[in-house]
Amino acid sequence: MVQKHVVKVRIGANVGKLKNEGPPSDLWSWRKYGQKPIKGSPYPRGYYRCSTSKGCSAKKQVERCRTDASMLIITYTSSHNHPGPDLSTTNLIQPSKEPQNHSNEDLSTLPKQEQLELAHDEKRNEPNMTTREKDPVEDHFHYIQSPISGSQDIIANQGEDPFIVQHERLHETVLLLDEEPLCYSQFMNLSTPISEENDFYDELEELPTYSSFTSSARNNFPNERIPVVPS
DNA sequence: CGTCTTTGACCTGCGC
DNA sequence: GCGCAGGTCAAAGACG
Repeated sequence: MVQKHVVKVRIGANVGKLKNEGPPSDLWSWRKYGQKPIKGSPYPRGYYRCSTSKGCSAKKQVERCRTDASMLIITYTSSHNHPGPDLSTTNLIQPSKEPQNHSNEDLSTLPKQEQLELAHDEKRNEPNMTTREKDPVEDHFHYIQSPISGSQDIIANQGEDPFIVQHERLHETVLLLDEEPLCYSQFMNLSTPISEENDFYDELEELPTYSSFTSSARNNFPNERIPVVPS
């Protein structure tokens, strides 16, 4: 049994305008160990494993949604077998030390070439992007969806997105984020007891920057953030 | 010097 | 058995 969690991250409009600076997208450090072109998708898939601790089996795959270049699909597999970084010593409590380029944070884990491609696509899709960004339907992505209760909404919003349909069939945990939270992987550490997660949220609450996310997380996750193992 | 990215090669599972 | 696609390995180079 391999725990598998899929997150759809909407990358910001400033993609390509910001360089690869700042901290990694999450508190874990990821090391890229491969990249493969995916059949049917114009974008390659990157393979990352946790380099925070030796022997950690946590992995993630990062690819772009084939139907929406502005969406990143991040698939987390396995879980970290080591305690996460100490939040009290991270930039979480020192946001002023780091640039607030959260919408581009996940890109920091992408190879430079991929970032260039993203920048390229961003320019290429600029006419579409402007309309898409104004699309009220797309605005519905500004919340976290649960595959259990919100899947229909996702499908309705995404139309015929084959990814979504596939995730539904696999009963994977699918999260839909406007942008990847800085500490996403923290609450994806499924071995963490709920009480600790609450503490984690409490710490996050100190950050006004993430208030929208944390409130969404609090509203959506206590009952719905149930790791689902594909049967 | 240690860490990370890149990338071609290799391995594995699956369908025909 | 063969070919294809996805996943991983490992050498080489870049970077701080």
